[in-house]
Amino acid sequence: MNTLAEENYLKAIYHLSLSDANVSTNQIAAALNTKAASVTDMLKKLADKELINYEKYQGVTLTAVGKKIALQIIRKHRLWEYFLVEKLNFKWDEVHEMAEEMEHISSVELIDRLDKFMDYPKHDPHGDPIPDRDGNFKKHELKPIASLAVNEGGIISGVRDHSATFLQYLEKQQLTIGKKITVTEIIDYDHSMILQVEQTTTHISREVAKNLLIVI
Amino acid sequence: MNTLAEENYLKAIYHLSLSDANVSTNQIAAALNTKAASVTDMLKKLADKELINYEKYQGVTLTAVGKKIALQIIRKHRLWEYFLVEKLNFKWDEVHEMAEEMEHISSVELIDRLDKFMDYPKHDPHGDPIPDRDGNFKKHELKPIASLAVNEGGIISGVRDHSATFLQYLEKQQLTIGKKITVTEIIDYDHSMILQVEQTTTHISREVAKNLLIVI
DNA sequence: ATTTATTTTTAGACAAGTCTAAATTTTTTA
DNA sequence: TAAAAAATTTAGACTTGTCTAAAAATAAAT
Ligand SMILES: [Mn+2]
Ligand SMILES: [Mn+2]
Ligand SMILES: [Mn+2]
Ligand SMILES: [Mn+2]
Repeated sequence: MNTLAEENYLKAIYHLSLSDANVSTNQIAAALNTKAASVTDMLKKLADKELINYEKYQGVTLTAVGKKIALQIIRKHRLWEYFLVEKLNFKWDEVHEMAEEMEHISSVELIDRLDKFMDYPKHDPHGDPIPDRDGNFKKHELKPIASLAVNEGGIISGVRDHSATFLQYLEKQQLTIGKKITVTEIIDYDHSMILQVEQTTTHISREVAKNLLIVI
Repeated sequence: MNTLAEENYLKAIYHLSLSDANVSTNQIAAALNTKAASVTDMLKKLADKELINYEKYQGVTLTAVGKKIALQIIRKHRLWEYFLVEKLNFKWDEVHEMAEEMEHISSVELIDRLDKFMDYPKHDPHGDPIPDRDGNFKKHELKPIASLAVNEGGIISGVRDHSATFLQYLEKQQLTIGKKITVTEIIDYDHSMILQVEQTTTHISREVAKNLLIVI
């Protein structure tokens, strides 16, 4: 089918195309920790396979086929993350690297049975939606806590930064998926926020508020 | 650490060295579906890394380090096979190819937790022993049914041929791991055997009898 | 509208792993 | 024990994916 490298490129292009319709060579290089020249080579290969639309110097978009493949990889990544957390009791900041390997296990039957085994979870441990076998998922409307006014609130449902340090910080502050929060005060000076998180009160920086997502 | 190709070579050498102390280039080539010239190249690499003892034209043996790595891969292979059968309800003839991919997932912590999750199984779906995290396992004495005389018997505990066709045949004949069998008759002409398998009677060829293993 | 800076592509090289064909070594057979 | 056969290694080539350095194209700034 597709090589491991090809899969990683498709996935990176998919993620990047959520913010920018046309994904640039340098963006891909940064995402994959590689060099622009290497990316150009691979883009030619993916274009030959008709997995991306590529015109020199113009950046790329995924074709329908390319997008489908990317979503299958993301499905596998998120289902394995869910497995690692829910069945093997890993913490949400520990699973990403393992899932980066496991997402390349090829069997579709395997991933469908894993999905069933876990009773068809809809979101991974970080709140990201898990596509079904056809690549469909509903993206609920998430907004950063930073966009809230005083007395507004919602349920923590996702993160914009998946780094282990951020996730560990959130864990320590009890700011985990599913928790109900309300903004009780916004500090004028630095736009930091004081939150009511169930019984307790927490003070978070604007940086954190921008990367923590809720559904209202 | 080691590449996927290196891991496959070490595993192949380990399996082959169970029958022959010194493993030959051609044996490895056959086991890995590759060419002798490719094997020679890889043997040099593995020897440089001190994972095998290699002298030109003389075949190879694993070093202690090489053997340890091979056993870790085998541990992973068999634990994943057990998972696929016991948790995801695959049949014993369906899991080998998937496990060939999964055995290369690198995390040791992952495999130890998987082991715990399944309550430390001692044997994989084909009756093969699962090494513990240190590579230890006890090899119980298995003998082929072909070596039995009339009225002798035992518990089916392993297979010598892991092919899907053989496993499917055994499944159909109810000749699965754990079943108690007794030889009721041996046909002089072709050495085929008539077995009592719990309530039923089955007639198996010498070919089959040689590849089906019991513990007495 | 040029010049300058940035981005992207090309050119040429390299490592890993594989292959075929030819050379060499070992083993078998006569 | 010398010739033939089989096994193994070497030589040279190819693919995938990567890199650096240089050239070309695009975007930004004067
Ligand atoms: Mn992840
Ligand atoms: Mn995730
Ligand atoms: Mn197997
Ligand atoms: Mn097995």
